Amino acid sequence: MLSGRMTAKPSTDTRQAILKRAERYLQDAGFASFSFRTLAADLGIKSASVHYHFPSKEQLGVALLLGYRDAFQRWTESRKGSGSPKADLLEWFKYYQGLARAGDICPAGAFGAELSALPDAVKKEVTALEESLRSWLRETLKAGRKRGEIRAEGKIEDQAELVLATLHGGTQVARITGNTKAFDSMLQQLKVTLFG
Amino acid sequence: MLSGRMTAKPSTDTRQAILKRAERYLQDAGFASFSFRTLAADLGIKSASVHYHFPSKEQLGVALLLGYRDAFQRWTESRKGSGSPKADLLEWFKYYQGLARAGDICPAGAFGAELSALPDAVKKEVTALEESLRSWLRETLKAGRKRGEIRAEGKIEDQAELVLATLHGGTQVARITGNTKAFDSMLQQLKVTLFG
DNA sequence: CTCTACTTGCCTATCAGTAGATAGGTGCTT
DNA sequence: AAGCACCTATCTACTGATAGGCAAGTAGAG
Repeated sequence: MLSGRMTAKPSTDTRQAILKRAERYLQDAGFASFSFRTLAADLGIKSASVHYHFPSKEQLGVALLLGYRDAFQRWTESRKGSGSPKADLLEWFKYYQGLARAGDICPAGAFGAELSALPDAVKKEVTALEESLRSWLRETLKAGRKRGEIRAEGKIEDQAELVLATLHGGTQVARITGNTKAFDSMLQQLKVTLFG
Repeated sequence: MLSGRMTAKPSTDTRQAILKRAERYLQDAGFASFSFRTLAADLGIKSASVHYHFPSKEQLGVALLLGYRDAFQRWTESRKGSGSPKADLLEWFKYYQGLARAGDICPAGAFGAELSALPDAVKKEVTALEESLRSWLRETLKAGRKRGEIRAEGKIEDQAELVLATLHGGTQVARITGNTKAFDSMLQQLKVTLFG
């Protein structure tokens, strides 16, 4: 045996490393772009070990999505009582801006593009993630309008759909263009339409 | 031999059928979702025959994209001198609306999501397609502003990026949601921000 | 006779997934 | 303290399916 890899470990290390690696592939080239072997090779382990942590790719996909949903939920909790829906939105936009700058696309969009090819459980989780984004957005837009921070043009739901679509699409378009400015440009205009 | 498939044919029939079929897969589940065998089986031929028309998947991808670009160019030509940029935009939006209704995503978005996994020539064509959409959009928005049909809020380029991102993202979000109304809702709001 | 369109039959690589072995750690029982 | 049972995390070695692609052959049409 060449490596000293089997020394004591806090158990979740490898699992987390797998998720992190899978996430990178997902947002870079899609769910179909990586395999158990790819992940294993990157981490210096064998594909069977990846299967140990995630019996199937479906379960890996679900785990990824639960992670995203959990992170988002923890973030919204942390923003509760911030007082300013506009500030919350601006902060949220920064997440997508970070993706665009890194040349990544948003997770939901990555899964969304190959939706019909996804295992059922993954498909369901994608929908759930999207739904939680949407519901937060609606609430936040509503609160923002009430406080006069956000333009009250059109229905709340319509406005939420526009923002959702724009951010999703924005990361993708910017990457195709190969120009980070494209996202900033789009975001600038989104702010104009939301905040005046 | 069971089938009478090798009767006289205008040569481009099969090629067109392959493209059409590939297009469906692409917009349904992505470029990685279909194989030469898949296409062949669907058309009742052998995978080697698909290779006859498209030596490599890269070339197939390029052919798909050239088709889209060509169709778009022919469409813009047909709209030249329509007199109303707003009407042109509304007509263009209908294309995306059709996609959304069919549960498909836009071609550029489909390729865009797996950009890093695409062969170089395909990647280049995706960029070219996007660029031609963008340049038409900018011109049209500019003309629309001049005629007072379109709100002059923010820079032209920013407005173009917003529209591009929104339509791209819109088809994807709507499909994840599984609700055609989501796209219509988004489109409604887009019209409000563009036309007032 | 040659060109087009398609075939058969194959190759090598990779996919997701499984079985069985093993090394090391934890903890219970005598 | 020693032995034993069990658990975790990894390994090797495999399966059947499928991927993209290629070489050589063939049927029909001009």
